[in-house]
Amino acid sequence: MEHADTIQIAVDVPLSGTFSYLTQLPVIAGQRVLVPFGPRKLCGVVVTTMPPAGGEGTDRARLRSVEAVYDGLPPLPEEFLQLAAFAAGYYHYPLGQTLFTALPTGLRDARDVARVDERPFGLTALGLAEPPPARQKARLALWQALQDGPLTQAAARQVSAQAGKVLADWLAEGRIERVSPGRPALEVAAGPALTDEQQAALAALRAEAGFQPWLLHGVTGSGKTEVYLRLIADQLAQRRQTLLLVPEINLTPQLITRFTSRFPNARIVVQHSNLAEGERLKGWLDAWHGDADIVIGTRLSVFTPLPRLGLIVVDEEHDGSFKQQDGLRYHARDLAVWRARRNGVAIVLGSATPSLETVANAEAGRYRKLALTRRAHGAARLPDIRLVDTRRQKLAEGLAEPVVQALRQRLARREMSLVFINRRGFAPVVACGACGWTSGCPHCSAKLVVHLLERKLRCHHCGWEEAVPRACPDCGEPDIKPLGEGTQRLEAALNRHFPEARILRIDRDTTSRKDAWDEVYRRVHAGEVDILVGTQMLAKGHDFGTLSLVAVLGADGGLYSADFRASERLFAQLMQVAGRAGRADAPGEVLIQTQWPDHELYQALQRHDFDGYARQLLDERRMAGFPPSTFQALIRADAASQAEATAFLREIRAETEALAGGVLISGPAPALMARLARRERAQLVLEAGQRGALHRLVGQLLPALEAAARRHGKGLRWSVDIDPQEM
DNA sequence: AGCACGCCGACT
DNA sequence: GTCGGCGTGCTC
Repeated sequence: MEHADTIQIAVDVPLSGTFSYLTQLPVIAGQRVLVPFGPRKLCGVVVTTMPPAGGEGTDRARLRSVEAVYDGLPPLPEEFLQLAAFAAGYYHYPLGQTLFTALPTGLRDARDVARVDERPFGLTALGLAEPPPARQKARLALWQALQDGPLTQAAARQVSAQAGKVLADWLAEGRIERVSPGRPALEVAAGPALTDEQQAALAALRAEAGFQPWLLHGVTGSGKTEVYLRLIADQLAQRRQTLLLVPEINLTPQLITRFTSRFPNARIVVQHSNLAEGERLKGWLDAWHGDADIVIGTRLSVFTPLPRLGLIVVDEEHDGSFKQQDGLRYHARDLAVWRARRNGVAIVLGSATPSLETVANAEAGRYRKLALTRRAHGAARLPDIRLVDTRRQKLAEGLAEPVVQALRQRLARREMSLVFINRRGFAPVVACGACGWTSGCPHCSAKLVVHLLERKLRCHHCGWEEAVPRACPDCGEPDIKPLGEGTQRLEAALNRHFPEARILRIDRDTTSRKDAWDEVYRRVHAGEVDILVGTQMLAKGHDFGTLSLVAVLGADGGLYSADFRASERLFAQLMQVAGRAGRADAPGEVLIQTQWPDHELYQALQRHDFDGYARQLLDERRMAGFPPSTFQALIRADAASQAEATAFLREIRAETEALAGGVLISGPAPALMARLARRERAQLVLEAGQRGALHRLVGQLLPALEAAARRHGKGLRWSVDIDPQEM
């Protein structure tokens, strides 16, 4: 027998490294193949056709052979493999699982996939010369239709129901062929006139060729999207592709419409996880084959292959949804920066409230900063921000008198207001006045939230529901009360204050239905709403037209939180929600109810001083040794008991003592949410001034983690989180 | 993660 | 006597 080659293949199993196989068939790196794996047959990806580095790992006699090569598609591009390899290394996640996370689900199974050829059919010289006989009516009709010009499969089916069969026959006989339509010149619809700042930003961006990350720091309404559109138009003119990453919540039909109306004949692919498998795969393949000009998608689309990539834009780069919170815990923004560097292209990170990581990168000169400090539309001014001191106010159902008055004034002027409270439900907890009992979740270390309309107590972390008790379960006291405010209670209170007002509540409970947002937009833009009540969903980039008043309740919770990122998030959220006020020509007003009106966060907010507060937070982080001045990795463990999770992490910690050069280790300690869905969670925090030392340590710990997990059995689960966003 | 092998309990 | 419980060990 001929000498077979040894190649390296990655499969979707939680084992680090690749597997050696023999192959009699010719294979190329990037090809999907069918391989035997234990008793199963799996889809694998050929990582390299070179023998394993460092000599023989497994002896040749024990190797098995590749059973099939899926050649319906070309091999995955080298850049895709490199990006996956980088992500696997950086996030310390098995290469096989990383690759299969990056692939669309349609390419994960053990089956061949071919790209559907959608090019239209045209008559060849032979086809044109020989018309079908007149008695074959369907064939004749098709032939006549084809004489007028090429037809797509779908168009041909309109002519005759038997078109599929006939076209296949004719294609085989050489009577018709696929024709590639010439691409019309790309059309770009006119955009609004640019502000001086937009022009300056564009000029700077256009002057720089090659890899360069840019922070586009633009206040709400300053027209960041217009800058993206102009840059994308440049790319279209050069036939280069653009990758636009957006937060989950921003990927709306409105956004897509904005792009399709600006670029009417550009091919735009949308990628998000709610897409049907076939649709997602089709877009992915179109992008990969260079047939898409623009890919707009959520974090997972950072992996979409783009052979003519010319530009990457990450909109709302501070948004938490770019970080995956399970499995491969990647940050799409950070991978996007890597991709831009790998391809030598520009990447624009846009935000009104950039993350401190990005601010620090800009300060260090690694990123270049562009600022849009003024709103794009006419006289629109930044809103006035007033702090309502709730220590000096009597609250009526959570509302301070100045807030009620301000709302009344807007109602009289028929202007729309928004009341923001970062808590859904009726009240965050039920408590017994007699014995101090509170409604805790039986499965989590969280309180059950009252949902009065459904008469339920609900856990917002695990989904547990139970009936609202009539009396205290501990002492029998009938006088138990909902404590604190939620969106439902606020809505009820506003209804009592303003019976004539049309109030619309927006939270996860009211917008979970698929078309709910369309209805919200319709009502808001038809002027059918006086007061919007809602959660942080309202702080994201939705356009609600003219809001003259934004009132914020219950913000103080983020001031003194155990999570060191809480104040950064609160500040960003308040800036974003304040940005909703006065978007059109009316100046807006923002009222914030607080017990701490002197707190620097609110003071900076009042001055619209993002840079100043960011600098202060960065100083604090530096003093405390927190990111971004240090780098963190988190080793999490969860088990049936806190004792077991902690014991596991103690074993891991013991392993580090000999290894930890320059890495600070703290814990094991219970996670901030110590109990979640009946699992007790603990964590070990690793912190280092240099990325290298941290990554070396985590890499060395992986075998120890696997060994310790084996000792502890199935009841214990662990994970590594590099650059964790939440503790 | 699967999947098989393996060694102990209540059933047609 | 077997069907099946899930512990544990392996996958090129």
